[in-house]
Amino acid sequence: MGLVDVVGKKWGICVVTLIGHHRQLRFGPIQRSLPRVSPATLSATLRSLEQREIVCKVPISGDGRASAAYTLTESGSELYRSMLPMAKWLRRNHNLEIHSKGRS
Amino acid sequence: MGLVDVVGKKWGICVVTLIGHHRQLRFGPIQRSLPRVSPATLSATLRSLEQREIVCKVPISGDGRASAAYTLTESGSELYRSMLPMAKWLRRNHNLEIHSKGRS
DNA sequence: CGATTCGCTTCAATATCTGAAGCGATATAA
DNA sequence: TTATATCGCTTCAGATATTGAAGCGAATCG
Repeated sequence: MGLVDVVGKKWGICVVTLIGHHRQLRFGPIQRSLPRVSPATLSATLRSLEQREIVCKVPISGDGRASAAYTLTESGSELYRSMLPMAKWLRRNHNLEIHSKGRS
Repeated sequence: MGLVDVVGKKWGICVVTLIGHHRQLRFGPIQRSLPRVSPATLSATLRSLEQREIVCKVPISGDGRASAAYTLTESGSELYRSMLPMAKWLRRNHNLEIHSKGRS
């Protein structure tokens, strides 16, 4: 196990910072915010983050089709806060948004 | 271009934190510290970080076979410092070392 | 001299990711 | 009621990224 397993997955950090920023997000909105992620990969990323207890599902009221949303656990929130300086630096120095609509 | 292009590459963050920690490293030592990176990928990662002016080569005295070492640019050092909180959290909460000798 | 070490590059096998299609369940419209 | 749209996914084939062994030219070591 290594840094790589958390940090070396293509979308892990993006998903954590995105959920952290919004406090709570459903599958669809995450997918739309990260336009180049495939649903399969997003699903796998979320499952992996749930296993690490960084993200968890919360039941949601209202639309019955969307039964749950994703939010950060206590632990995940700490991770999110620890990522903020890096996220900020990346945004400032490389015009990098969490939403990466363009291509590399 | 997006967060993903810097953060979504398998070894980018590991390489930056590793060089940052040692101030200066040659290709071989980096490779040996990250045992599961292939020389091809390490080479590509370093080139990409050079293009972004996060890493640069410095000439080295002594062994003539190894003409240069890699170090962080001014900008790269800022990035490194901004990554420290996250790196620290990951180490504390997931027993994650920069050197990931084991497997996931 | 020959053997070893250095920083890579090449290449085939494998792992990972994409994007379109589709599914069961619910919702919304006619 | 029926038809259609939307929700969170899953499946799968094709594209892309990574691995690991092999090898190369140059320099060092013995």
